[in-house]
Amino acid sequence: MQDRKNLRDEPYWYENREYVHDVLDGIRRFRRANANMRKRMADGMGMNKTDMQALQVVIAAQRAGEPVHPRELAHELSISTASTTKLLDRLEKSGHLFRVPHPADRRSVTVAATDFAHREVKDRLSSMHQEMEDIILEFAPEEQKAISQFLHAMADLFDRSGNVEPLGDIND
Amino acid sequence: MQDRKNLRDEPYWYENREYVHDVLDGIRRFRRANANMRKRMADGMGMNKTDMQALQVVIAAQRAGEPVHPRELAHELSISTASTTKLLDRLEKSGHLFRVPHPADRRSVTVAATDFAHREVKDRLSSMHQEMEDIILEFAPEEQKAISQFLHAMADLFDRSGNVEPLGDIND
DNA sequence: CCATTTAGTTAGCCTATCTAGTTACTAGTT
DNA sequence: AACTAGTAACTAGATAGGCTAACTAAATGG
Repeated sequence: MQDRKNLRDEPYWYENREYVHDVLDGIRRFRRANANMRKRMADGMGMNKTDMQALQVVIAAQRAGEPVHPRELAHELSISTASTTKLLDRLEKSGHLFRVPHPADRRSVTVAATDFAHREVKDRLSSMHQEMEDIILEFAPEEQKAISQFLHAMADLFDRSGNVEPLGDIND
Repeated sequence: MQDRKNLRDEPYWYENREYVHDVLDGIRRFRRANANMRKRMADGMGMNKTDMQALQVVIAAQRAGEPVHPRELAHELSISTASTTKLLDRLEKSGHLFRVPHPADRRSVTVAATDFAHREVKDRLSSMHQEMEDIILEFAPEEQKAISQFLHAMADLFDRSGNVEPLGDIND
């Protein structure tokens, strides 16, 4: 967003509402299609959304060469460590993950994905990732830049929104 | 995406990977920030995400002057009609919604939001909606157009993705 | 006017979460 | 060496929100 501020004073935003509705509608569709897709994908793998997300996190970390601990997973997924224990039990039983005792600290455990899990996630996600890239590459570089800035600006907005303290109950 | 196809043959996509990573990262952040924001917002209203989504659907429909029936709500939220009955019980008890018997068809019910619910949603969402528009308007019209096309293209992709039939279990 | 369809609810079950408390270990301090 | 505090993960038990199947009541239409 380096050069965005300059645009604020430009004549754009006088009667520039032509695409505002289209963009807002795109956001709605994106959110919804994304949620539905994740649900279908989890169903197809015989697991719930949280478990699938956990699997993706573990696999991503493993590809990056980073060890993952249950505690981090809990934080990443916004669930308690107790729930994470159960989640790991499920994914261990289904053959997707396994626990590796930490060599030095014997309280600690690292979590790793099985070959089976790597293969399954790859089979299911790689074509979609490819198509995502294809879509991005259909846009001109300046357009890609704008899209990236937009997505990050929205993420920033969401990060600081939704924090209103609870209002009174109807019975107040 | 009317004029996108023409761009496919342009020189863009030879070594145009400069922003691809930024966009992919933006998508990740957007998804995540959105989910977290919705969770915080639901918590702040003392309800779960489904209930909040239901409330938003009812309010949006009401603003558009459209009546909402439990059956439609069930479809919109991808839950069963039985679960919808429970959801309506919860939101009726909390004073957000109420059931109105359909005058003609006595099997049927329409769902309406209370003034309290309208106020609460407005208080919590209107400033974010305004900020979303502000962000959109910081982009030039052609950029807005590209952003809209991108969002819709991604939504289309998600709509047709994640449908792989279940793979074999690890024990096959 | 009877058979079918439709809207919504009820009953009972299942699963993923939570909180609270436990176990095992590490680390820091005297 | 012996406390003390802190941390990682797990266990137990409760709860919430979803599901399917069965039910009630009303509308439809052949």
